[in-house]
Amino acid sequence: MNAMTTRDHIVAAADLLFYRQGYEHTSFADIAGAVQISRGNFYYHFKTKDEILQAVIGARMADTRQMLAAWEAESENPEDRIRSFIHILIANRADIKSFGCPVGTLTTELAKLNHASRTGATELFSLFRTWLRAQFCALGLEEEADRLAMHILARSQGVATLASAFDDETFIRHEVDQMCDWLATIIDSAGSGRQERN
Amino acid sequence: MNAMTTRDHIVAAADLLFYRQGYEHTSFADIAGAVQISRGNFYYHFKTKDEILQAVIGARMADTRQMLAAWEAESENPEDRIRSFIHILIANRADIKSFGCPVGTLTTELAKLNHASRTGATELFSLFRTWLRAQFCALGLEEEADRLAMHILARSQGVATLASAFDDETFIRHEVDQMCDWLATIIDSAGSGRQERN
DNA sequence: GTCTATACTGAGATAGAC
DNA sequence: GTCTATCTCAGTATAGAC
Repeated sequence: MNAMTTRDHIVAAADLLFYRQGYEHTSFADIAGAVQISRGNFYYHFKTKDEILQAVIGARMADTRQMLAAWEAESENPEDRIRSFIHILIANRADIKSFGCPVGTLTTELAKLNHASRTGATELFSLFRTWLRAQFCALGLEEEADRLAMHILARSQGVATLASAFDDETFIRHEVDQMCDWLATIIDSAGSGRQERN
Repeated sequence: MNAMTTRDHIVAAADLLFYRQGYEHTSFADIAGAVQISRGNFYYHFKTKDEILQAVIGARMADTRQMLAAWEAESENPEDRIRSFIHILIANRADIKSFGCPVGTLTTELAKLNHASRTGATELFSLFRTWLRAQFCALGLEEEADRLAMHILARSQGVATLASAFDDETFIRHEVDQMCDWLATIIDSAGSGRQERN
């Protein structure tokens, strides 16, 4: 039943380790050890560490697209869909507390390394940004859709960073509630003459 | 006029490099090169990389305390003081665009490395948290002061992360304006019967 | 497609001369 | 206090046997 190739296993293991330990801190030996293959075999599949990173980013892009599609399938209502986004903070709270946001931490690390795949990681953010923007547009907020998308992305990032720093799960729940309240207020004001609010 | 010791120079150089390149990605040779001393001399001052990190964190703690004290000296008004905090995003926008928030990125990196100085870096956050909390208390918001402090910290972090990812300075300015608006609303509702808002 | 063996590099760290 | 020389080790990468 397990149709995963060795290559897929390597990418999955690298994905997890890059998230938990960081890209630079993860060695070939770490990944090879996790997949239970020799380092030599490893090099058959990926010539350099950069190649693995690209594959990991590609896999995350695919996963993200799938997740966004699932949220769209779950509800026709843009507000519900945006709430789905906000609630990944809750769904992934254990990992977020320990390792932060997978997208944000990777982007930050690659920026400091000045790594070639830096832009690839930013694309992951763009995926969410574009999707959120589309939801706000569907709510009739075309003018400010991109700003609102960025706002909600930024707040999620901040929550992940601080929840991780202070190892605080209650904080996540509280901020998620506030973000949902904020969303309701935005939608409310959109219906009644669009008075700006936060 | 330059009373800085070699040790001070090392700490200053390491501080900058850790911020720009990350802790792990910065080698002894990088720091020694920046200070223009040999690696051997380097080891006279610091035996291990961890020692340098501790010194850097110590220096940042001192700098932060000084900055907070300066903000307190500038104004008696808690709202002004909190606005001073919010506006570091503007003052440091160039660096933030390129390298993110010094506190947030260091904390995140050390968390992934599972580094012993992880808690030291979190202390930097605590410095701001405690100070912000005190300002909200001074506004008569004792009940929710800590939550508000965390909220504002989180939003600053998120803004720094996304501004860096998308290299977007306009976004910083916009979010700063919104945070100041939010602050005014909070203070407003505190005066008039404390109706919760965001 | 998978493994062993091995080369190369750079980083962390030490000893000891000046 | 500062330097040169040197060691050790981990990480990246290659060649080639099976």
